[in-house]
Amino acid sequence: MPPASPPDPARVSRDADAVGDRGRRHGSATVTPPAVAVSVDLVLLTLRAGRLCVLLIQRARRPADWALPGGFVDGDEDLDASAARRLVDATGVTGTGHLEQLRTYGGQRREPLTCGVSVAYLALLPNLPQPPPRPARRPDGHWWPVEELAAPGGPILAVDHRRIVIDGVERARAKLEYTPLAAAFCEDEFTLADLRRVYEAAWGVGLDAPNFRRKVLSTPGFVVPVGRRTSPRGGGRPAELYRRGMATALHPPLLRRSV
Amino acid sequence: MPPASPPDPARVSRDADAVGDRGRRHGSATVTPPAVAVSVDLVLLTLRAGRLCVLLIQRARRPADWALPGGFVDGDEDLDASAARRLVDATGVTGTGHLEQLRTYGGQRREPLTCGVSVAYLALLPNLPQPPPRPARRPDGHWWPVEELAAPGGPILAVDHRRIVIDGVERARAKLEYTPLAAAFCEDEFTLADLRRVYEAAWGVGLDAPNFRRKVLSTPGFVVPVGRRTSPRGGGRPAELYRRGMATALHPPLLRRSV
DNA sequence: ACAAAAGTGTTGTCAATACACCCATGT
DNA sequence: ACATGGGTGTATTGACAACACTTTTGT
Repeated sequence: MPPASPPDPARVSRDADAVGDRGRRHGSATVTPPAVAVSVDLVLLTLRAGRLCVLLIQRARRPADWALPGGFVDGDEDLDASAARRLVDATGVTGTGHLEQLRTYGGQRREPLTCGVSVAYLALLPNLPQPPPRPARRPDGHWWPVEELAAPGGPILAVDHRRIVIDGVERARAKLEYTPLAAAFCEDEFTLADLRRVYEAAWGVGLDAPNFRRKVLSTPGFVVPVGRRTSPRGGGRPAELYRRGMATALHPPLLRRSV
Repeated sequence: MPPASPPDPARVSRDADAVGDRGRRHGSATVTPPAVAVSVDLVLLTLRAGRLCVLLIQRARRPADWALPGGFVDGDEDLDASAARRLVDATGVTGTGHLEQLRTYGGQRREPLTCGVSVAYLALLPNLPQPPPRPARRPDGHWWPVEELAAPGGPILAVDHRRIVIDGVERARAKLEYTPLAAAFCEDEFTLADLRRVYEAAWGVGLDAPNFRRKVLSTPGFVVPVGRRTSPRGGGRPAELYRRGMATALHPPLLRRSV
């Protein structure tokens, strides 16, 4: 973001207190702060058929109008807890994948109807038992390949959800470089080829299998061998199985070729 | 963040609509969403005397209670604009440095009095004309070296502001690796030694000057030479002056030694 | 049954690159 | 004293070749 965009001069130094108007609440004359609606939106990413996909929900009363799963945050609810709850609601699965806060969007840029701030979360999930469960009245959810969002004929997204998805995808692509989060896209046990295909799908590139193997195995805590092999499926040498290790960062990172 | 922490079962699927309760607003029976107070908090970082420092404000009625500058967001105000306004309020300078959103904190973890969500912003600034201007009634602001925050005798921070500062410092340290943002800590024109001292102060390490020079100059768009030199100050060969270039990322990055 | 072919995963080699460490020179 | 330029050894990486294990296909 470029440096401070020129602020509205009428607003500068409106507060006498540099701590902000929040400080007034400690005084004798308590003012009620402006309250706004806070919602949580989820960017759920997974790999399906070798393509990076995001879960979008088709709104009931708006044909061809797609939105991210999410909803309002309860007043006393923790943001992370709210996001975790919405994740279970939308997918029906629990205890798998990775969930982290992405960014908060808000202010004038949003549609008047949904004015307020939206705290976006990013989740990386293995290929779920599709389609996600549909309780009664639950709108239809579809996994959209992220490349199709920009293409003609793609879904029309609500409010600023397209921007949120773009940010989430870029965050995921970047995090693959310096964290072992690629394993969050895989099942509990996976092969190095599975892991490599995560990178290839997310980055849209081809990776050299031997080099990838060397890199992953030489990074302590990235993966740990299970000691078993895949049962041969359709031909080819059975691959060794791995689980994700305890590393939280990759040193040195697994960098993308050029950007 | 580990996978979805076990959500409150009583809450799961409380909504019949997977889009979330937000969807109800499009129906005939409009419910008022729970509204909470949204504030903006700023982590302002700069370099002073070779140390990375953060600006803290001493609250009026609470001795030894320090807080980040910030305040409530107006209902119709853009988050980024609000942060930019607070930045000018706190420092008195405009159009310099770098400002970006850091993360949003909220929910139960916050003090009851300041319940609600706080959108934290991170600013990287050159050494400002110190101390920051003090209009009447403005509480005293001090630049605290970030190492002293963890040391005994350091400031006692309000609410979760210590966590916010830690996150902001780590974000800044990480961003120095793969972006040219180190220049945001410098004046408009700077020497490569100035730039190197940014890295050394932020990371708490010593860097080899020749290697650093090679690395920076070989990264296109990191810095551009001005064509002048510093007037010799106190002995030593005058250094060439540079401005920051137009690059937005460093490829390959300038990695920290081990983490 | 047997052999050959094809598909997949694993191991090994080599060159190009990037980097840490050190020395030399100019002002 | 400090900025700048150059040199050398080591570690990492990219490209590619070779090998191992399995299924499929043909005779």
